Amino acid sequence: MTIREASEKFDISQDTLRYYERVGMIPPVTRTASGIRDYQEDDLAWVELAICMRSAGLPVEAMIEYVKLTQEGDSTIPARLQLLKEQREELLKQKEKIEATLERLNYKIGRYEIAAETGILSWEE
Amino acid sequence: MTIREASEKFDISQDTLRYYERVGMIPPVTRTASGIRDYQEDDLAWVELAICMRSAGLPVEAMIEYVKLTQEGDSTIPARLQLLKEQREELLKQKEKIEATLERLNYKIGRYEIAAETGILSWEE
DNA sequence: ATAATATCTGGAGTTAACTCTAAGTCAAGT
DNA sequence: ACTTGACTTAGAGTTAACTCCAGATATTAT
Repeated sequence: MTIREASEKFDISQDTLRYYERVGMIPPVTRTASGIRDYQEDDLAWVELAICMRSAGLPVEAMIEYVKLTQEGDSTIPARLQLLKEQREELLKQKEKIEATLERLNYKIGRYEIAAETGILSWEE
Repeated sequence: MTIREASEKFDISQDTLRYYERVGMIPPVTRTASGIRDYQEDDLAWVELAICMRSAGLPVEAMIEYVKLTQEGDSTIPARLQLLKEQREELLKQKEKIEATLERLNYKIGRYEIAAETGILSWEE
């Protein structure tokens, strides 16, 4: 699969795909004899994982470290496990912040809906 | 309350407090006769709201727009309501992405925990 | 009154994560 | 063989959200 097809498959720019590979966020992609990227199943799986992690807001740096560890063999299994647990913690914290803000937004929206009907706003901020 | 006290209260830098005010993410803060910031209750409420929105990942730009609308009076109530609903949508989407990634992390962590015990890793990525 | 400490502003610098550009190589169609 | 369009790399540019700095003014302590 060409870089164009991969970029269409995941709805991500070709530049970003090259960038992810360049910084080590995914392992080196399979190439043709002449050096053109030819994404295989496993390359695509890495891309998909990278996109998933980034879409949740996890830093590129964490993924780079994870990829680096996988390349170093089975001795890094404990380190990888720890890394994944740390990132899970970050996501749980972020999810809580979002939930707190959602509650707040819901409250404000509720008040604004009443205000929009009556035309009267009885609070600041 | 001085900027030092406000920064300690919210555990945020003085520079960030000045930045939030400068870009209009909060309305102008109350000042002493000589021009030094003297945060009042309502100033603090704005700061707290700004920090809450930012901590959830909402863009500074959205908060600037919201503050601008509040300064323009009650005629902007429908616009403010729409803005809040849009931001709520963004947060709901982001929450879903986080939840999807959390499930994935949990699965991987589970597999790694088994691998850490047996020392055997039976998959790629 | 003086020294030390805090705050002020405008503007420059930093960081993460892309995103774009230029100049060159490769592949497909005629 | 030649043209057209896709792909390559290295490196520069962009954007958001801070973060830092310098020089000026203000407040507090001795």
